[in-house]
Amino acid sequence: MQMKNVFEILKERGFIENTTHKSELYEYLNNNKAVCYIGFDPTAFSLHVGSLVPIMSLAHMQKTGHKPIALIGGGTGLVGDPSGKTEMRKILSAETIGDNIKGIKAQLSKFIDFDGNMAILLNNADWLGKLGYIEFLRDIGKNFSVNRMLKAESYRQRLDSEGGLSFIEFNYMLLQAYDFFELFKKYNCKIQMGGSDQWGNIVAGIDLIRRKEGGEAFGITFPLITTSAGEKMGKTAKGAVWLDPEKTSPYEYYQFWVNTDDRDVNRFLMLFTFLPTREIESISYIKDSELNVVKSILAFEATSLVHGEIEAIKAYNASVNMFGLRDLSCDILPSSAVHKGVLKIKDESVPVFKIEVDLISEGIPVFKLFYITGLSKSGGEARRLIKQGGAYLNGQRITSFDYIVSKQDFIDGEVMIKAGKKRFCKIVLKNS
RNA sequence: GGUGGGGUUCCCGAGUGGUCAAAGGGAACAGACUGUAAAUCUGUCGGCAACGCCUUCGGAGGUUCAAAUCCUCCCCCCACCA
Repeated sequence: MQMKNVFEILKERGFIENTTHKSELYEYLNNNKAVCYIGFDPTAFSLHVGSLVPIMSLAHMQKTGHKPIALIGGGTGLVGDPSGKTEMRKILSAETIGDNIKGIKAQLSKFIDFDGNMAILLNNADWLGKLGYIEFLRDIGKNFSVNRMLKAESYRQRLDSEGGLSFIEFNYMLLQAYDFFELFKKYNCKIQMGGSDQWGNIVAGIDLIRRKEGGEAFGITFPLITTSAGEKMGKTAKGAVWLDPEKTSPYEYYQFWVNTDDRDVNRFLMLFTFLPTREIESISYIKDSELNVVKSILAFEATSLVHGEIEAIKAYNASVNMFGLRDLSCDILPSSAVHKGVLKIKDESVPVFKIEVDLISEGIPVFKLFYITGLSKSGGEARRLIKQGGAYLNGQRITSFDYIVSKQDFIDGEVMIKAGKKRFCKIVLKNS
């Protein structure tokens, strides 16, 4: 295994914020096939962009010959992690969590190969559910000092806040520590990774392993990825950017990445694609409007990882169609499949809305059209849009909101409407 | 359990009988400028086929010509005390 140490890869790609026992960890990764784990909260059916850093780091681990464990918090999800939260979470029902686990599993499988013995997917409900309260307190609880727990950053924030910290949440640290301990015993898992808000929980696990087993274990935390605009990664005004195509279509997903802030492009290429470090470094000279090409490759790669290459190509083509083609020089990030694949598929993933023929024969005011296609949330919003000059019909700016759209406006059975510069929708006639 | 303070439109937060669809800020949306970037400036920002009508201020009742504002009961949150 004369591969580059995964620690170096993660480090140079910007995945590492902090680690415990840095040199021992490095050595360990050099000389062993390590087992490492990250926990995922089953709070939603789909993961979102915010979970990509942990997912990618597990994928890097696997690529370098280590064995990742993705631990889904089916048990801890019943409790709720207070770390990094300003308010108490809603407590989820067991069925919801069960459904969510299925969805998350499918998404993780796109990044990590769970076949064979290359990686493991576990649910901590399998062991947490069996714990007896008294036993747990005696075996595990006695190893924790409340004094120390109260000093943990994740609790302190909540203790100072108005909402306070409930007892159920206070226990979260013990459960996560116990997870690590369990995985250490069963799978010889010695590394836990997680967001920087997980530091306290990870260290608690390492301590527990040392106290109970005299074992050595390590922790790695990721930096909190924020955009240069200072916002949390993956949160847009419309909500989170999901990995599930039903919640965030591949086209929207692609657009999310294309709209990356200039200052974030290189950092994101490192974190969210597998393109070689050297190639990414070699394009750092690209600036200003030239960066748009790089952004489209970033978007293509990121979309391709989650939705597959075909969907990525469709999204790419749809974007080219809307915003124009850019010169894709093969010198830029040559490893990207975008250089090979784009021309093969003509299909586009433009949002399409099918409209009843009757509605059109009768004629329909344009502003209604914006409303029923979802480009505007209400009729009023559509009117405003038109009044402000942000609405287009077949490329022409619409000047009056009660213009009646009829068959004459359809060219080859379709009409393109556009709201602002970026949102658009193709309307086709149903059963025609 | 007691006492006090609160719950306002996406978020924060003014408003304590009519002039309130409700100040201000943030977010968002549109326009200008641009590069599908950032910053900036301008406008918009409950719903409705719309100079009018309808629905909102924790919930349910009530007083009044008139209620986010006053009264009663209830729910939830916070602080201090127990």
